[in-house]
Amino acid sequence: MGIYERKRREREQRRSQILEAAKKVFSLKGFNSATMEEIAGEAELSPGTLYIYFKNKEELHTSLSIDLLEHIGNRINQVAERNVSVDVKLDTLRDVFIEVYEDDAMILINLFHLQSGEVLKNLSEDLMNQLKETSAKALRAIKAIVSEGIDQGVLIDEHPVALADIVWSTYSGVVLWVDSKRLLNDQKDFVKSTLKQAFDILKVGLKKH
Amino acid sequence: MGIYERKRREREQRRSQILEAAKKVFSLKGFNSATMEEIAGEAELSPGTLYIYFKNKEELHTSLSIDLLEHIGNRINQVAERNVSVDVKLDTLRDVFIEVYEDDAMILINLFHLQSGEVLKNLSEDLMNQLKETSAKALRAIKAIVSEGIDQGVLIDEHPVALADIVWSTYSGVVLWVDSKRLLNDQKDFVKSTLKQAFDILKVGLKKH
Amino acid sequence: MGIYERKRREREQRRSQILEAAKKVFSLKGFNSATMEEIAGEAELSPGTLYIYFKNKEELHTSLSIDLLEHIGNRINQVAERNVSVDVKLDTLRDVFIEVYEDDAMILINLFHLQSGEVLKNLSEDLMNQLKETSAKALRAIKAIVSEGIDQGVLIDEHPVALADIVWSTYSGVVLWVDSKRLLNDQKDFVKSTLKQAFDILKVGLKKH
Amino acid sequence: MGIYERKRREREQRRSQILEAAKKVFSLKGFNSATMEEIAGEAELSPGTLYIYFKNKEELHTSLSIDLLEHIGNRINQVAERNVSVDVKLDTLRDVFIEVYEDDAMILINLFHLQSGEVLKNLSEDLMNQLKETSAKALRAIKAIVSEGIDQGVLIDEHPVALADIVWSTYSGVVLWVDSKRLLNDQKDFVKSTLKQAFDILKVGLKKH
DNA sequence: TATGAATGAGGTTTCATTCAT
DNA sequence: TATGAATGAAACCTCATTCAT
Repeated sequence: MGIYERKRREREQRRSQILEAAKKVFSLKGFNSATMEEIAGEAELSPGTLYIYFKNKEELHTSLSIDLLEHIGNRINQVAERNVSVDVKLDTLRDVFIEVYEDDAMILINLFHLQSGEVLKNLSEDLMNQLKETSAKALRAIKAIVSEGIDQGVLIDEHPVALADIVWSTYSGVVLWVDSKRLLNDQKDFVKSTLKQAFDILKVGLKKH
Repeated sequence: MGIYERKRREREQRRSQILEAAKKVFSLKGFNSATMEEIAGEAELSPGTLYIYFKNKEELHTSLSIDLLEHIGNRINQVAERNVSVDVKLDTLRDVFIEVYEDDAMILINLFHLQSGEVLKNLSEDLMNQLKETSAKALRAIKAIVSEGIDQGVLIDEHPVALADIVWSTYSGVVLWVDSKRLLNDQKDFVKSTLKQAFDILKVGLKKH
Repeated sequence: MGIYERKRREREQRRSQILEAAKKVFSLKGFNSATMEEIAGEAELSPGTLYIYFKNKEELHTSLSIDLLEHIGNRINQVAERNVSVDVKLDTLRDVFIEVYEDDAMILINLFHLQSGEVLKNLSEDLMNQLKETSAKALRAIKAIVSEGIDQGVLIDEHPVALADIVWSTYSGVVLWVDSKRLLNDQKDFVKSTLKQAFDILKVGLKKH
Repeated sequence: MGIYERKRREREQRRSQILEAAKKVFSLKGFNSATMEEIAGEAELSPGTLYIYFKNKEELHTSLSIDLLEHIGNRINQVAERNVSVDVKLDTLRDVFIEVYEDDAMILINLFHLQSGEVLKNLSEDLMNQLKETSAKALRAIKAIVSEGIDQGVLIDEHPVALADIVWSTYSGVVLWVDSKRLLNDQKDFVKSTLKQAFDILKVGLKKH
C-alpha cells in the first residue's frame, strides 16, 4: 500500500471516528445541547480537529443524516430490485423502515427534525446538494416501487411522486409523534407496532379496489 | 366596566400582544434563532416585560403551541359532534386539518417540532400538564370519531387510540415533510394537496372492506 | 386624636410593617438574595410603597441595623448606669450581648456584615450620619463602663476607646465566626457558649493584675 | 524543560494572572460590585477565559480566600513548631496575624466576609471541601499552640478547640470592626495597633493565674 | 398615599470557532 | 495534521426602581 493510500485511509478513519462520536452525543442530547467539545472528547480528539473534517456543527450533523439517508436509500433500492410482487415489496419496505428505526432510533428522529429549516441555514452549498441528492434518491427508490404498482394496475392511479411523499411522511410522522408521546406521557414505546399498523392501513388505502 | 375588569382585560391584551409578536418571530427565525429581545421589540415592550407574562423562552413558545392545540381540539370536537355519517366526518376532519394549516402554517410546524424533547426541559410542571392535557384532548376528539366508526362497523376493528395516533401522525408527517421538501428543493407548496390526498388514502385504508 | 396625629401613626405603623417584613426576608436570604418584591409581599404592600418609606434597598437594610444598634446601645446604657461594681457590669454586659444574639441572631449577623463597605455606598448622607451616631452611641456606652473601671484602678490602664473597640470586636468576631463555622462544618450552634467564654477570658485580660 | 512541563507552567501562570487581577478588583469593589468582565480586563484576558480556570464568580473569589487561608495556616504552623515557650509562641502568633493583615488587608477582609453563607451557595462540593479543610487546618494550627499551653499548665484549663475559636474570632472581629470604623468615621487605620492590644489582653486572659 | 406593571441596564455564562504552536 | 487554550459575541434573565393611574 502506498503512502498516499495509507493517508487516505487514516483520514477516512478519523472521519468515521468523529461521526460515531457525534452520533452518540447528538442522540443523547439533541442538536442544540450537544457541544463540539463533548463530541471531541467522545472521539478522543481535540475540538480543533473536528473543524478539519467538518466545516461546522451543522455540517457534522448533516453528514450523519446523509449517511443514514444513504443507508435507507440503499435498503429500499434492494427491495425495489427484488423479483417479487408489489404487495410483498410494500410489506418489505415497511419492515425496512421498522428495522432502520430499531437500529438507530435517535439518529432517525434527528434526521426528521433536520427537516426544520433552522439547521439548514449554515450548510455549504456542496453539502446542501449532497443532502438534496441523497434525500431525492431515497424518495426515488420509494417511487420506483409505487410506480411499478401503478403500472401493473395494483395501486391507485396517482402521481407516484406524491404517493412516495405520503409513504415517507407516514414514516416520519409516526416516528416523531409516537416518540414524543412517550416523552409527554411517559408511555411505553409503541413506535414499532404503530409503524406496522400504519403501513398496513396505508397499503390498503393505496390499493386499487 | 369595573376597574378590576378593565385591568384583567389589559393584562389579557398584553399577553396576546406578546404571543402575536412571538408567533411572528418564531415563525421567521425558528425557536433557537429567535431572541427574546427581538420578540420584545416586535411587541413594542421591554424584554423584562416578557418575563412578567411568561417564565422563560420555552414557556412562551409552548404557550403558542397550547393555544393552537386548543384551537385544533375544539375544531375537531365540533366535527365529532355533528349529526352526519362517519364518512363525512372523516372528510371534514381532513378539511379542518387543511384549514388549520392554511391559517397558521409556521406555528403548526413549530408545534410539531416541539415534539422534540429538547424544548420541553425548562417547562414548569404546570405548563407541562397543560400541554399534555390539551394534546390529549385533541387526540381524544379524533378517537371519538374513530370509535364511532368502529362501533358502527364502518371502520376496521382496531384499538381506536392507535388509529387516532395514526391519523395525527399522518397530519404531522405530511406537514413537516412536504414543508421541508420545499426548503430543500425550492419546490412549490404542496402541503395542502398532499394532505388531501394522504387523508383520502388513509380513509380507504381505515375502512372495513 | 386629631387627623394629623392619626396620619402620623398610620405612617409609623406602615414603616414598622415594612421593617418587620424586611427583617424576616433579609434574615432568611441575606442582603443580595432578598428582593424588594419579596419584602413587599411579606409586608402585604406593593413594591412601590416601599420606596415611599425608604429611599432604596440599602437604606431599608440600614434602617434595620440602626434600630438594632439603638436597642443595643440602650441596653448597654442601662447597664452602665446601674449602681453596681464594674466587675458585675462587665458580666452583665456580656449577658446583654448574649441576650441580643438570642433575640435576633440573623439581624445581628447582618448588622456585622453591614460593616462591609459595599452596602454603605448608596446611603444618603442623612442615614449615614444616623448610622454613625447610633454606632458611636453604643460604643460610648461600652466606653463608659470601661472608663469607670480604669478610673477605679480595676481595669488596665489603656485608652478606653480602644478597649471599647476590643470589646465590640470580640462580640462581632465570635458571632460571625462561630455562626459561619456552623455553615461550613454543620456543627451545632455554639455561639452563646463561646460568647460567654470569650468574654470571661476578656474580662480577666482587661483586669489589672 | 519538556513541553509538558512548560504547558503546566503556563497554565499555572494564567491562573495566577487571573487571581491577581481578581484580588485587585474584588478589593476595590467588593464581591458584588466587581464584574467578571472587569476582572478579565484587568487580567488582559477575555471573559470566557476566566471560566476555563474557574467555574464561576464564587469559585474565583473562594480560590483567593483559600490561598490566603493556606498561607495563614502555614505561617501559624511554623510558629507552632518552633522550639520556644508558649508565651513567645502566642506573641509570635499575634505578629503573624498583624503581618498577614499588612500584606493583604482587603483580601483578609473579604475572607472574613466570606463567612457569610450567601457566597457559599454556588460552590462545587470539591471547592467547598477544600475551603473547609484549609479553614480547619488553620484552626488546628492555633489549637496546637493552645493545647501545648494547656498541657504545660500555662494556659487555662479549657477545651482547646474553643480557645482556638476565640483566638480566631478575635482576629476576624478586630479586622472587620476597626476597618469598618474607618469607613464609617473616616478615621485612620488603627487595625494593627488594635490587633496588638487585643491579643495582649487575650493572652493575659488565657493565662492561668 | 398606594399601586404594580413596566422598564432596561447590566450581569453572568456558554460555546462555536480560530490560530499559534 | 493535530492541538487546545483563548476568544468574544451574544443570549437569557433579574430586579431595583419608576411613574401613570
